[in-house]
Amino acid sequence: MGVAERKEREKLELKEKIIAAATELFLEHGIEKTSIRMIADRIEYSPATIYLHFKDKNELFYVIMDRAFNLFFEYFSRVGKIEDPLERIRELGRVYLQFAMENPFYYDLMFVIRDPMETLHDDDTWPNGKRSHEVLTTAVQQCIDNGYFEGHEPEALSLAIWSGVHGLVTLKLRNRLSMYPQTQQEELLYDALESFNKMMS
Amino acid sequence: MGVAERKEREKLELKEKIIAAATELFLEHGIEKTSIRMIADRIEYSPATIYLHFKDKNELFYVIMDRAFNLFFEYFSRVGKIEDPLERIRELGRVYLQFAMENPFYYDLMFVIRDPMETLHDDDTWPNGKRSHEVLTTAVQQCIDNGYFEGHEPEALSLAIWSGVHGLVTLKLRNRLSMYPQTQQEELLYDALESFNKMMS
DNA sequence: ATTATTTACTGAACATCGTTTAGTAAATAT
DNA sequence: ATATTTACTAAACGATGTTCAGTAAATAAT
Repeated sequence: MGVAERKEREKLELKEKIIAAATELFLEHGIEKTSIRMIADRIEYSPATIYLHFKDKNELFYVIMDRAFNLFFEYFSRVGKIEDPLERIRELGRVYLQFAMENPFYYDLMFVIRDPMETLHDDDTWPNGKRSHEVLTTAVQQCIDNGYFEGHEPEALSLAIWSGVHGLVTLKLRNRLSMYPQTQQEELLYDALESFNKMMS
Repeated sequence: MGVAERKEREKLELKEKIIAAATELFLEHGIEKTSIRMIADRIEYSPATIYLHFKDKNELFYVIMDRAFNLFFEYFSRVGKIEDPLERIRELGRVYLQFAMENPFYYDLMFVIRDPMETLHDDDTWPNGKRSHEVLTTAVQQCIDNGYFEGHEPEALSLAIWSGVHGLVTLKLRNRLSMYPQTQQEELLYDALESFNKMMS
């Protein structure tokens, strides 16, 4: 009989509705201002229903983080085909910055906000974080194989490069660039990135 | 008559007690878990009293941020006397990282957390942020004057350097390095910084 | 010395939050 | 027709930041 199957399907559909509503609200207002009650209101269920599908708020937002990484990797895929690994690294940086500027709330969720990370146990590795990082370490290793970056440890160097763009993004997102006029901040980020790119030579 | 003066003094003393208690709790638990009621409890006043001295929670934590910058500049002062501007920049990075590792909650408040920044109006510049940044831009400008960093814009380059260390710190503080074992993360940060320093040559 | 005013402070409330639990009504199975 | 499982919710709990009416004490004015 198909009853069990239909029920299973309906359950998944509701779960998807919750995720969709949460994502919408999250993209409109950011995580801090998105409450369980708001999500419940939007799908016209009671708040308690959400807890039948997710252990807590962190778990729900961890799922949204996972989906955000899909979009993130789409951005990255535009770059993967660049042959020269050094040029690939530079372009990765530009695309990374572009993703962050176009999807600031996603970026916040993926790389800044504390809460969803608490879903992971202390020694769990964070799969999407690892995967993103590996795109970079691969390129760095190829550079080293080609004779670039002599005397650099690949892991330390990869982290340094990642941190460079991540730092730019978070200073902007968390409003720490008020010594520059609003209108010039984003352009300055790209200039800083090019300065950074120029240093890698 | 000294009555007004004494009252003024007592008012300031209470304000200091609030700041002290808030700072203690903040350093113990971080900002998210420090509530107005906890602060009031610790100084044995009612929560409403705190609002006689501070407009809201953001204003109180903005004051603590200001004080944290004093400690920050003490760290920096150990470095100011280095003659060679390039070596000074490298050492600034090390000290910056050290400050962040030794005072993670202060760092969070100063450079990551959104709330206290909302005390500033939209086009206000953030005095301590500006001052810190200028320590770096000065050194960068001196490098350029000495013929280093040819073809770099000083402001863009300064921001790139700042972002490099800031990125390292925030990836660590916000738990985005779980692809590396806890025990090795801090060492890796220093390795990445040295990789970064090596690139500036 | 008595009265008026200012000051310092608080209790209680408001609206919100994440989360849990007891209970209900409907769908399904027997 | 009855029993059981499922899907869902109302209401509550203990928090949160913040506001406001009211009180009691200190000070000033008469």
